Amino acid sequence: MVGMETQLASTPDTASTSPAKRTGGRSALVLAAVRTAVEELIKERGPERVTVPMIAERAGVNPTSIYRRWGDLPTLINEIATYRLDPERPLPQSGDLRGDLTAWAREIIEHYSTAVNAALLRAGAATAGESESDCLRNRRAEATMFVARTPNPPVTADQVIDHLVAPIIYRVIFLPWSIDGTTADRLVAELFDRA
Amino acid sequence: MVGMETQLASTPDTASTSPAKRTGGRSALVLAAVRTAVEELIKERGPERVTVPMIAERAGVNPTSIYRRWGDLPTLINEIATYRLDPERPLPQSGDLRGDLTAWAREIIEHYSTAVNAALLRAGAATAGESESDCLRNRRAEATMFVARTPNPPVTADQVIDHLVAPIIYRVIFLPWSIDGTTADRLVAELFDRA
DNA sequence: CGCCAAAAGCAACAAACGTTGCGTTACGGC
DNA sequence: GCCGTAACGCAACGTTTGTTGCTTTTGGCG
Repeated sequence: MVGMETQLASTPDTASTSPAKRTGGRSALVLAAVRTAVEELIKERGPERVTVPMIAERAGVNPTSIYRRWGDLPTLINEIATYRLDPERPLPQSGDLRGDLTAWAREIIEHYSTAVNAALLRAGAATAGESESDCLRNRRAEATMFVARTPNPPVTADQVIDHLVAPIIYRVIFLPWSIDGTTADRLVAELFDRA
Repeated sequence: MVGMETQLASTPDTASTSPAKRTGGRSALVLAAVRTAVEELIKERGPERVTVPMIAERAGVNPTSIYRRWGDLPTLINEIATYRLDPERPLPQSGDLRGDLTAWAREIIEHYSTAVNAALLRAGAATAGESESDCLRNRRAEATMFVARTPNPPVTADQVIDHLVAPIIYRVIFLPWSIDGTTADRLVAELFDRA
């Protein structure tokens, strides 16, 4: 009984090939527009004061499209936050652990010095408990890598997390004004030399 | 011209005495009910999925009362988060800086080990940028105090923040499972001894 | 005890939100 | 180019949210 085309848009007959997702052209445009809209709005109003219709209007897109694609505002924000971080950028690799970590820390601080990224980090913090989308996990992996490739590492990966990443993230979230050009170097110095 | 009692609830004639705030009885009950409702809901559903009407119903209170008192959901959550922390509890005071800091760190970890407090912290993080209600500021004050009352402090208040408070808060928010009974001692040790 | 006004309740309302069904566009594959 | 259908747009709808004017309760104080 293949008749009665109920067209429920599920389980296509050629199930094995591919669902034939659509990634180019218009979809991509919508995606980009929504992303920038979210970033702008989150920067302007803070993550708590943004709504889906707002984003839709700013992006020149119908709210329905957003609801259908993401379903949820936290989901959407999380997706954007995680995406924005790590486009597989090259990491510092001078052979000197301390130098690498300093450069790396500067990079992170630089990244979060923009209002958008800081706001996205805060938004991510709010949903960190429930969804697995921890946007900081990559940092942990990077720290582990830095330490692992050093012969006799004077610090552990955990120490890098605790005394370099954690202070930076903490200050970005709660004390943004307290970060300046010397922060990265100071933290690295305290990590290695002890004050 | 004291006449024409327009009664706009502003600038009472006896401006100097007091606006005659009302703190006892019913108000206090509502406050308590709302607080526990927020805590329960935030624990159950995560900070992003809580709404004012929800809280009102759970608390057995009219939504209007909440809107009038706090005006805003972020405001309300923030208020609760900051309140919950420090009811002027006594701080460790053994005379030994290291011992005091250890006890203090253990206290903080203990506090955030409950789901409610962790969730409230995350909620606070989301709104940290905009409103001044930084629920961590008390911690900063306490750290400063600890250091200030020690004759020749081997660490600065900033170092306590960066290497003791920050790692704890960071882990509570992003890596809650990574905290155990040894964390406080380890961090203090790393702060003082260097690994 | 009795007054005054702060704070809570109530009810009705406008606005915003999110869902659903259906028509239209246009990507991807042939 | 042509077709099938994924993804978007549109419009209508029910629900939820937040506001406002008013009444009722009741805490604080003489």
